[in-house]
Amino acid sequence: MTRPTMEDVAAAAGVSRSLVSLVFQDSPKVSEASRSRVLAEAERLGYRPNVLARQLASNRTRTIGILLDDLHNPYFADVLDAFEAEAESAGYRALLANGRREGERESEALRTFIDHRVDGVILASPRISDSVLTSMSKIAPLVCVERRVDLPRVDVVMHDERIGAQLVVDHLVSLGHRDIVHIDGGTGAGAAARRDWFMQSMRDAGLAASMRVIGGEFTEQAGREAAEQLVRGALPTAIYCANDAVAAGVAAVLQREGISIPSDVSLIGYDDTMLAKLDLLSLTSVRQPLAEMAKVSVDLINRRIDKPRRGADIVEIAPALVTRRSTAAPRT
Amino acid sequence: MTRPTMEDVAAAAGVSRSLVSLVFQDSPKVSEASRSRVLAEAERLGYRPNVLARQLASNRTRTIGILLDDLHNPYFADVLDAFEAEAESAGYRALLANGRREGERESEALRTFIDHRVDGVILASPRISDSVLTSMSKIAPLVCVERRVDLPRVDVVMHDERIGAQLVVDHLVSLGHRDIVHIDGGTGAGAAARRDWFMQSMRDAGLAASMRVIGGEFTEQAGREAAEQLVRGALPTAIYCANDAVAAGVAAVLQREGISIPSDVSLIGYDDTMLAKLDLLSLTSVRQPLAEMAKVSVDLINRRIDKPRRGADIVEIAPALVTRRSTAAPRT
DNA sequence: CGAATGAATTGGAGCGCTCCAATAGCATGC
DNA sequence: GCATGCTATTGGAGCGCTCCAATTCATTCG
Repeated sequence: MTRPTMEDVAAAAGVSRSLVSLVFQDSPKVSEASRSRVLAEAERLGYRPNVLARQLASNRTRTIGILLDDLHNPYFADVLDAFEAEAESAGYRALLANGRREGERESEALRTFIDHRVDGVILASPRISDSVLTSMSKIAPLVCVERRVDLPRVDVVMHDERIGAQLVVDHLVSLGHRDIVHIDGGTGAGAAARRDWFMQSMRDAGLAASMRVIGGEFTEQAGREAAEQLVRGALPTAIYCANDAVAAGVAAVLQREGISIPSDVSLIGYDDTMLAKLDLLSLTSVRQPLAEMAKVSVDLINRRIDKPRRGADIVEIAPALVTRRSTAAPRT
Repeated sequence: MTRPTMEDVAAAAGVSRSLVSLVFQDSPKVSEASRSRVLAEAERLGYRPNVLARQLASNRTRTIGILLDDLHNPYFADVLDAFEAEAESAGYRALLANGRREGERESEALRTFIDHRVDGVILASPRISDSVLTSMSKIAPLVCVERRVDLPRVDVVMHDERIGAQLVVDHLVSLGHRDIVHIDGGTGAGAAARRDWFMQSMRDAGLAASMRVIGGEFTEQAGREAAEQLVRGALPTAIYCANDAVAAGVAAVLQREGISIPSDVSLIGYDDTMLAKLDLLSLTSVRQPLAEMAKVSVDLINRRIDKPRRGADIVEIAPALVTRRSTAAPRT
């Protein structure tokens, strides 16, 4: 299992190791003749550059770490798709890690990234403490996605919660709904903003009197509990959930109770995950602009590589509403 | 952003670089005094060993690559959990890559792992061609999970399809079902075995006459199409789907048609993913023994590191049935 | 008391590459 | 014909570590 090195290729092609190195760096100052001879020999010997050595020597890894909070949440699969694609098209290799919803594990994974000398790290909805973020931000560029931190050198990319809430409320109001309940994400990341902007949008629509909020969490279980509470009391005409998982829980309870969606109650989720797309649920949901968020994030990393001491940027991008069969005009 | 090296720590502690190296390798032949002094200085300077340099010098990365086919399929999130945990407890770091259901991308990712000198690679349901597998297997230990390949040095870990089929058929038969349809995975990986063992189990149960198979695919869409075909003709009393996604598609159509689960039709899925656990679906499903499969896989890699020219092993492990609300006795 | 043993420490070569300064080779122009 | 400016190529130092053989120093023993 011993593998050929540049030296071997150089000897076979009758050139110096430096020239082989230049060929593999796609340097323009190699003659066509040498280039093709070197490539031919490399191919013949089955040579592949040793990235470790390359990275050590060049002090640049061309790698971005992507830290995800929970790969069981289908939302993060979408996040991963968008960010990985963007990193690759910007010429980076993506390294993934799975935080499993524990701040401690996330810190560990972040440290591993740093140990591997990644050029930058994208943290999706991280739970890591500010102090860890601060100290790591001195070593490598960090971008927080969907978590608003206020630290001197940590850039932040968010989708615009305010617009999300407006899209939801406008959609429901234009269908004729007035009695709208929001099941919130409790103390989860971003839950407070989602709830506050819902309330603000309702007030703006002149529906301050008929709005309600039920405390929850970002889980299916929480959706079920909130729904059980609702069916025991006064049912609204529309339910706006903190995310799709919550909406799935609500739908399960409504179905069991013989309450049909959307004829009896309209249902809206958030994140437009695979769950929302399930035909069984066919859920109207707010889609985060992940592709744009990815583009901005990679860009912020590039800019911080060039200028490490830059102040922190906070970028917000507008989401969109995807309407499906779970919303309709209320029964008259 | 310049970081301290071993040299810096050595100077600060008044010892040689070699000694610092020994300390960070947990060598037993370092005196307690030196060890604690070195560690204290390292801590003070914020030193972290450079893994790249370490790996280059030691020619061992202690890293395993895990190649997943499709992170949008919740099954792979479960796979990842099990394998990552196992790799870590065996002292490896796990590197992830996302094949996105394309053989070409998978080959690319595999090559990247090899470039990074991983000690071994675990391929979950890979679509990579045998020729690529063969050539890569000469460079690093490879384990295929849930894909049966017959190559001289590629080990294989499978769950036992035969037992899976028996569990399903026995469960349905013991509830009183005779008229059972299988919606298969078409040309997808493992679909043929799943179908064949279903048929064999039905024959063993003396139900050869009443068994039916409908051609499908491993997608929700395919489930919907098969279900539409079924509701137009003679509905069976139980439907056994190639995986949970297919079952979700079936459930959507049945619900729309006012056919209730399980009182009108029992439904069974495969893989026991998040979908099966959704309260809305509460699907009886076959669970693959992922934890055991992970343990065996890592073990096979370790054994092949010790003995690269060993013949290929094929290991099969029994799955289990998880019963939920989607199955019940048929209407009499 | 000197040789032998063993534990703790060190120096140096080397892992496979990049990068820079130096050099070679070769056509220009005056 | 020779300095000039190119482009193509090369040698060597160095990235931060590991690993091995060699060294130091204190102990032990005949």
